[in-house]
Amino acid sequence: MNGEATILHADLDSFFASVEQRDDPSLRGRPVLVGGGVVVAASYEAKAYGVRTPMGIVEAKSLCPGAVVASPRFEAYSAASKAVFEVFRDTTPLVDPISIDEAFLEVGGLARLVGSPESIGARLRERVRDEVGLPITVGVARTKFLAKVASAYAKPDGLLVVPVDGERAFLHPLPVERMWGVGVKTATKLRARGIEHIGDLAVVPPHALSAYVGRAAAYHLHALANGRDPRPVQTGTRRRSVGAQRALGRRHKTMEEIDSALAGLVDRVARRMRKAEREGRTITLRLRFDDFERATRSHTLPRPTARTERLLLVARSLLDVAEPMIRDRGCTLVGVSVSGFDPQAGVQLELPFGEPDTATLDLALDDVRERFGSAAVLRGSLVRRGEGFAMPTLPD
DNA sequence: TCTGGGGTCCTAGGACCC
DNA sequence: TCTGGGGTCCTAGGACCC
Repeated sequence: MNGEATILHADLDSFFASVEQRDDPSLRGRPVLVGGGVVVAASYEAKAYGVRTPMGIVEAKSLCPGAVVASPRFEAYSAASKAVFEVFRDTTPLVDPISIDEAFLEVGGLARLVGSPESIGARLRERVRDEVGLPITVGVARTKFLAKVASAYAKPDGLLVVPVDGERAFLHPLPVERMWGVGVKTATKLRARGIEHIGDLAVVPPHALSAYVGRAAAYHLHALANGRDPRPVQTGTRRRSVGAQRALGRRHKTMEEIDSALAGLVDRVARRMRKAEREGRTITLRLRFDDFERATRSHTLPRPTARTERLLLVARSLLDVAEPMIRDRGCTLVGVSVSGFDPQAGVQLELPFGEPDTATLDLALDDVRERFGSAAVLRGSLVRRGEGFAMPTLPD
């Protein structure tokens, strides 16, 4: 496994709000909120007043009366993202995108040619600032998780290297909420049991943790808290679903209005799938009711498709199934997504009885990767996923 | 103060198969 | 009266992320 701090996590600061400030100089230095009903992004000037996402615009304005509200311009963000990723890929070919505004970069092979990971990170920040006009924060560490935590810690407009011999000192005093994968619900459960810092999490045996956060999360969190994160920086990871959704507002909607919204969403999704040359088997209808509770209904076809008519037929039959619920509880959001793109194959390996050590599991994982040439997920058995996200977790 | 739009992964139960 | 052991696939919901 990688023994040096060669992974960069590069994360644009308040991305949407920064693009608005870049494109309209009158917004620079002022609190900016991007959004419609809710705040999608807030500039650091606005965050200083306690504005968070996703928060209602009205509430955000009451916290920060001087804020300027900008409507989202998704094409501008998409173009800015492309420009930033060009700088990433010009830095190293090993770029692992996470979202529109962040990515991991492996720069381990570049040391002799270009310089240390720290100097590469600093240069990357300069280039994004000069060539795209946006502030970006970079974390540098031995693993993805540590690099990600480092960039979050260094925000905004910062650079932080976590040296290999300083990992525990950096990580363990941080609150559990800083863990990637620990949100409000999990943090509440952990805190109720006296687990407040990442250092506390590191010493709880995973089998004990699994009782309240689930098996996979328990082993995953335990490994991360102890500095173990074997996920490599990977290129070429493909999307596993394509979806679209639309909030319908508070006014009561008729079934006809919901159906026509659904038809528009299916058309959009089908076009995007055809453009990406993907076909899927599972169609999921997503609903949100008047009380903001959610429900999903799905159906899996025998064969994949990207044809609008085929997908719409299934989506409509799911809407028929859900009609009584909608009549009963109202509907404030409708969405559709298509997944089941790639066939999945499985393989079973003989592992030593009992609790396998990580070295054994790493070897097994390498074996599977070698045989399938792709990411693998490790459970009680080893499951190969067509283009999955490598997230080894230890079995019970 | 009412709450966007796009995704990811995990869990649990049931149907079904040999 | 008791009822295997192993597996796959599908559905629905939950939590989380940006």
